[in-house]
Amino acid sequence: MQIYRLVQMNQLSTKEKIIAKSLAMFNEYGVENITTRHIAKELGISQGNLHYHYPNKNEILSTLFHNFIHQIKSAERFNGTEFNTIEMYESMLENFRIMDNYRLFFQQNEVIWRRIPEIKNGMVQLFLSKKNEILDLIHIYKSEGKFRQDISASQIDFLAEQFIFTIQSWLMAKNYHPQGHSAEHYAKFLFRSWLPYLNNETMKKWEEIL
Amino acid sequence: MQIYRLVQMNQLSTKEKIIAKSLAMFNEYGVENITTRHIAKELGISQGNLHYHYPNKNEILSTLFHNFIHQIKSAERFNGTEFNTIEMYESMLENFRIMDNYRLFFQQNEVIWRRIPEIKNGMVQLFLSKKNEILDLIHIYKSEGKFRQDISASQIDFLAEQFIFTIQSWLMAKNYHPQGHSAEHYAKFLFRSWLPYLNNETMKKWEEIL
DNA sequence: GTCTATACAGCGATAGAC
DNA sequence: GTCTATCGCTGTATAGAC
Repeated sequence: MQIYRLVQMNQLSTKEKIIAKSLAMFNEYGVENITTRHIAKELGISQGNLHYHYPNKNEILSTLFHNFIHQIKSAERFNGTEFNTIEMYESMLENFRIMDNYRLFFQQNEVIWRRIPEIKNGMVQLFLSKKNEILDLIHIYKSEGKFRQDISASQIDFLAEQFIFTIQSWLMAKNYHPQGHSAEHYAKFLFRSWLPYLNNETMKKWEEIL
Repeated sequence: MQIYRLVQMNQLSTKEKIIAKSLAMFNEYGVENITTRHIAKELGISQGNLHYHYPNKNEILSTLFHNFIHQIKSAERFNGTEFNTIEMYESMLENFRIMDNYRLFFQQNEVIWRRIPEIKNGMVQLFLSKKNEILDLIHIYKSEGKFRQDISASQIDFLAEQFIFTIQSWLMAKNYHPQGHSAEHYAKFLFRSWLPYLNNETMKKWEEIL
């Protein structure tokens, strides 16, 4: 389990402060509405100073994306061979919390991808590797006999696609439920999509966790 | 089945041309990047003329949203009592094609909602009514014994949530597959999510359509 | 590292002539 | 209905002093 250090804003360097404040403001008010003037003003520094650290707005966005990918990679738990139900759920939840922190990359992806096409490539890449992870996992569960026998192979492939679909889209769907739905809600949601594919015994066991 | 008339651009009034061109350009280049200047230039009219018809950019967006809602409402087919499998699939597909035409409201919703909060309310409202529709449909299928008996009631409710989730999010997920995936693909995708909840006989029948 | 000052382009929107 | 011209504002980015 990774430990996140809680750091006070005034302990950060100016460069780090810019990143932290940018993330918060982009998430809340939108990348297209937040200018380098806004960020500088909010931090009580000059715009010139901000541009000394980051020559332009895209450089800030690229740094944020780099940080996001780094955190996601650091949170990988599945070693390719074994993954019990609880571990799987907790790993999913951890990933969802990181995604929530960097939700601009999911809720504002069109805006960001148009500004920086490389970020789109990075996202596509990320989900390709996630899809392989999930296919491995399905393969393990299959060989352990946890799936129903009357489900066709193509339908099991569909399950993998649906899994990735949900991970990519939950922060978008969350927008339609302003208050109600947290990362926990969608982690359980993702989990639930597996249930009807499992055999009766496994399904009962999984349902307990929810 | 609704008939869409194919109309040449030069048969439209200036006011209609503005709407058609705006839709195309917003979809392709993003609402935040397309200005009234761009639209006017592309149409070969002056910016002043454009502002005569639509006093500001938001007025164009509101009109587009109004048109979208009108088309969706006109395409409603489910009468609340009967809906066979083929009808259901074709109705889904028709809805998906309309959504694809107006994809800005799904792929750029954060940008648009921040500009015009009423559009968010309209979207939330739309999906609330769609959710009720789907719950009615599930109720019918349930009473006809088409669902598996060993699936819990809460899991059936989950199916309804997942259904709405997919409708809201497929155009977002589509972004990750630039070439491959069409409205047809996601209509089938949506359809497939029902399969493991159905009893064996019904599942086989549904699977034929895919 | 941090500041002030400024250049320059592009935005939304309006006025007024035809 | 359509045009040209223009205002005021805000955006990114840079130069140069401390």
